[in-house]
Amino acid sequence: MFSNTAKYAIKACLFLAVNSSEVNKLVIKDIAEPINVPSAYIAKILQALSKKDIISSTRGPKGGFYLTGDQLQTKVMQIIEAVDGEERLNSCLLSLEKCNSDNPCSLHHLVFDEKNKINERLKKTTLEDLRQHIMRGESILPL
Amino acid sequence: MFSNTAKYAIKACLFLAVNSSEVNKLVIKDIAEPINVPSAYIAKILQALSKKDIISSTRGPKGGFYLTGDQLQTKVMQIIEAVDGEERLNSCLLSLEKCNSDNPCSLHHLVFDEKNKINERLKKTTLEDLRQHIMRGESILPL
DNA sequence: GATATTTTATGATAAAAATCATATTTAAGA
DNA sequence: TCTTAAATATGATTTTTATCATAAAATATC
Ligand code: FES
Ligand code: FES
Repeated sequence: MFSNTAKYAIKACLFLAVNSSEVNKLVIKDIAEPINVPSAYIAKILQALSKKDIISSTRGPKGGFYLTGDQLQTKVMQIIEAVDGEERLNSCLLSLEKCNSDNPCSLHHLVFDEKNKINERLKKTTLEDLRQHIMRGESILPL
Repeated sequence: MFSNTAKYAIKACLFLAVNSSEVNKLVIKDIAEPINVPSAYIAKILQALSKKDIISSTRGPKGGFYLTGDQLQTKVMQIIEAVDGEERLNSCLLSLEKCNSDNPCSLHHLVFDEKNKINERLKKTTLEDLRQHIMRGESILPL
């Protein structure tokens, strides 16, 4: 459903949401290890997220990655789009093109409503929402 | 969501469901062109489907691919699994492992019910179902 | 200002997925 | 039985995705 890159990006953001702050920055190694992603790889992903202002970073000693209050309001969908591009989640199940309700493919009716519901949730749910969910012990951050 | 290979496989099976029969076999070129898939590629996919008995084939002159009555009862999910393997649709959204409701990841609650509903439908819906849907003009076979 | 520590920019390599190519086998029909 | 039309087996190539590596730039602290 998502690319590895997208999964890793979400895990990293979530880890930052739970464990970092403006005064508690995290260095690459301290992110890569707990979320179990090769550190050179997550480094590249973090760079991209930082460039798109989804996460914050400062370099040099005492530097690292963190989220601002604003960035806790980032929607999950924005993270996915930042690394995977927009198309992936809207593509039709049978063609490589956009899904189209006016000219539905043969599988369209089997999935459209549910896919839509999922997409709506991904567009609405913020990192802060997920953070609270985790804090309440209702879900985990898998390795 | 699906690999190109899976999309192509479903399109090809559907095309056979609508246009072929034991007495009206179709040759690779007559499948590849209308569904708009490179013929060397679809050939390879058809070979795999044939080996798994999801479609039928005979070689030599007057040969080609077709579906038997039994094969019209193939479930969409079986086609996907035949070419992509079983894991893809059950993998957790955040880890690369199996989705697990006892230890739900942070995105689990956003998608589980819907993903399940979709999977159930893919497991239940047959090529014959889809064929009728197309015949009734309720959906199309995209190129 | 020199040094150490961090991100950033860039690109190389590896693995997987998609695509292309072709020689071999099978079966029909002349 | 020969020729021809088809699938089948096999493998090569290309493209995309995932992963690894490193030199350059920035900043805190001494
Ligand atoms: S048109 Fe194919 S999934 Fe909507
Ligand atoms: S545990 Fe991650 S999607 Fe179910």
